[in-house]
Order: sequence, then C-alpha cells, then structure tokens
Amino acid sequence: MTEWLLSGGRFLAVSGAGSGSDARVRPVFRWSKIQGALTGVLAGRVWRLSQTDTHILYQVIGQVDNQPLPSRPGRKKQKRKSNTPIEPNNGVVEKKIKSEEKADTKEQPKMMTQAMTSNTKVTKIKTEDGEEITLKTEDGLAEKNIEVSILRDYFQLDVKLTDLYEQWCKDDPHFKQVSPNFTGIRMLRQDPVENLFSFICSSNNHISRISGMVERLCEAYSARLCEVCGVTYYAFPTVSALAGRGVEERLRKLGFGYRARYISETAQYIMEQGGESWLYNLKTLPYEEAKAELIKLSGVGAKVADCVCLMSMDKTGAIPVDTHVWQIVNRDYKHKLGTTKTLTDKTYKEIGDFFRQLWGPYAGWAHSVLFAADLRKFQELKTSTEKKVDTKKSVKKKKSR
DNA sequence: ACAGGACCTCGACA
DNA sequence: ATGTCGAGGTCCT
Repeated sequence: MTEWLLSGGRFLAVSGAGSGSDARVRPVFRWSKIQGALTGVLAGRVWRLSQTDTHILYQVIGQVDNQPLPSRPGRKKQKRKSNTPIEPNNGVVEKKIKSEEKADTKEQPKMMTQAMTSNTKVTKIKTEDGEEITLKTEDGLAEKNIEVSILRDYFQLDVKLTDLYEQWCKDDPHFKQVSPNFTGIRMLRQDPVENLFSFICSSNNHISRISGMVERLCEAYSARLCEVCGVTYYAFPTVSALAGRGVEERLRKLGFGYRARYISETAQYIMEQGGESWLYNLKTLPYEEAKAELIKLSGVGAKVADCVCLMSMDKTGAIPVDTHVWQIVNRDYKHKLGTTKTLTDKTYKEIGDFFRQLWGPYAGWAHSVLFAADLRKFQELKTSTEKKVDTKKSVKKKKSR
C-alpha cells in the first residue's frame, strides 16, 4: 500500500510504511483529498491524482478559464470548455504514468516550458488494464501528451530517486536508519508565484490557517475559476492582481494579519522589477544569487527564500531550516554542529552548508525525507493522544510541545 | 553577530 | 467561561 503526504508545498509519496496506517494524506495549501484522490489545480487544469506502487494515476476533470497570462511558462491556450463538470470514474479512463523512467536523455531537470514544447517524441502510457498505448503528438492525443508532460515535470520524474537514496544512505548513517520507511519522496516543481506567496503566508503560522488563507487569496483575487462536482477551483492570482490598490486592507479583513502588508509590498516590488517574468528569471541564477534576490522581498527571510528556491527554482541544494528542521538538527546532528540557543543567521547557514556537504547537490531533497519522517512521528503522536475527538470536519490540530 | 520582542489570528489547553 | 500559548518566520532594536 502506498500513500501520499502533502505538506507545506512538499508532495510526499510514502510507500509501505506499514505501521498502524493511521497516517493519512494531509492536504496542504492547494491540494485536498476528495473521494480518495488528491484534487487540485495545476497548470490551468483541475486534476485528480492517486497512485499505485509503480504508477501515478491521473484525471483531468476541469480547466480554469483562460485569461491572458503571457509571462507565465506552462500556460497554453486551452480550447476545452470550462465549467463543465466531469464525473470522476464515470467513463473517464484513468491514465497512468510510470513513476520513474530511465530513458531520459538529460540529467538536468526540465523546466515546464521545455517539457511543453518537446512533445515531438512518442510517449508510452500504460492504461489501467495494463494495455500499453502509444501517444503521438497529433490531433486529440496532443493534449494527453501535454498532460503527461505536466505531471512528469511537476513530480520531476526524470530525477532518479533510487540512486539518490542510495547515495544518501551511503554518506549518512542516520539517513540510512530513517529513510527505509520513507521512500519515494520527491520534491515537487511548483509554480514560483504560487509558492512564494503561499510561503509568505506561512510565517509564524500553522498549516491549517495557511491553507485557509491561500484559499481566500485565490477566491478574492483570481479571475480564473471553474466548478467541478460542486467544488470551485481557482487558478492562483496574478502578481498584478495582488499589486493593486487596497490589497493590504482587504487581506487584513480576510484574516491575513501582518502578512497582508508582506503580500502587497512583495507584489508591488515584483511589478516594479518587471512583473512575473522577473521572478521566473531567478531560475536562471545560481542558488546564492537567487536567494539573495528573494530575501529582498518583504516578508521573505532565509527560510521562505529557501523554500522558494528548493520547490520552485530548481535549487536542489537549498535547505529551508524551519522549526522542524531545527529540531531535527538539535536531536540527530547536534554532535556534528556548533550549538546555539536560537537559530541565528550564522547557524542557519552552517546547517545548510553542513547538509550540502553531507548529502551533495540534492541535499534539499534529502532533507525533505527526514522532514517527512519527523512529520509522521508528529502525526502519530497527535492521533494517539486524540482518539476520543471525533469531528466531522477534517480539523488539523497542532499539538504544542 | 547575537538575543529579545512584537506581530495577526485562532484553536488547544488550563 | 476567560486567559494564555504558540504555530513550518520576519523585521526591528
């Protein structure tokens, strides 16, 4: 049995953890679990995702309205009509993608734009009943090819995870001890705009509230939406929309607190730099430089900048040190590092450098494995102390230390 | 360079 | 029924 965890913008595929199985999918930010499948918006489409041990299963069940978004990679003109509810599991063939293919020519992770345009190749997909079909880029099949490309890009399936795990186990005894129950954990390649503003919301905050805030942000400022099976899905707002007048005031009324100003100021700053394309272009900079640019943004410190670098700028060595990672360090790696009472800038950098040296160029990916393990412990602890509480809503409570 | 405190909000907990 | 605490940080002294 395989399960998925979604955490703070990290999409975690966890296989065969075995124990008790009280662990469950945790929908965070913009993916939620509906009828057993993760449902959310990606690249202008509404998806349902699930997985087996070997395949990712997906359905595209809707599309958000197409509005001009010239600067954002991965957006293409959509022809399918929106607002058309499609019944899941009803006449729609679930498609599978092999989780890890070896035949790819390039080692480098592909960017969305490249994946979208390199559709000249033939793609093989296994259907649910095991039949293998071949898709070419022509007529109606082109769209399916694009869908596959989007998911391959999102899950970064060209990254050979097993090789990386092997290396990390070899170099780090503690990783070797912890990782077997947490295989298959990949970093998602997320959209920089969405990622950035979501993590600005995360400061001094807890996950359940962040999710609500991001949702309200979309409802208030996205013009692109569609409804599927009674649920409304939004594209993420444009930076331009968030840079408008009165944004801070409105967001404060929506419960964003002091982060309202961060969002407004950051959006305005990005527009001054030339808009979303400026943000996307940070991908082309080396890690340190991209991070330095991000830290200039209001409400963006070292941690949020590293989240953006790792999850949406292809900086695979970025290590976001949040309270969880700080705990992990102090518990499991303390002997390797100098100790400070609080997380200072200097210590922050030392931790990142230490792990990059230990784990290599994909250190950020390795760190998320330990993060996932820690999260699991946290959840098990929580659920075991919470047995009597039985609410209908999926309340995510945080247990304080 | 480091420590300390404020900051919005809202469930847990006492 | 109220009061305090702290949450996947950032910013300012």
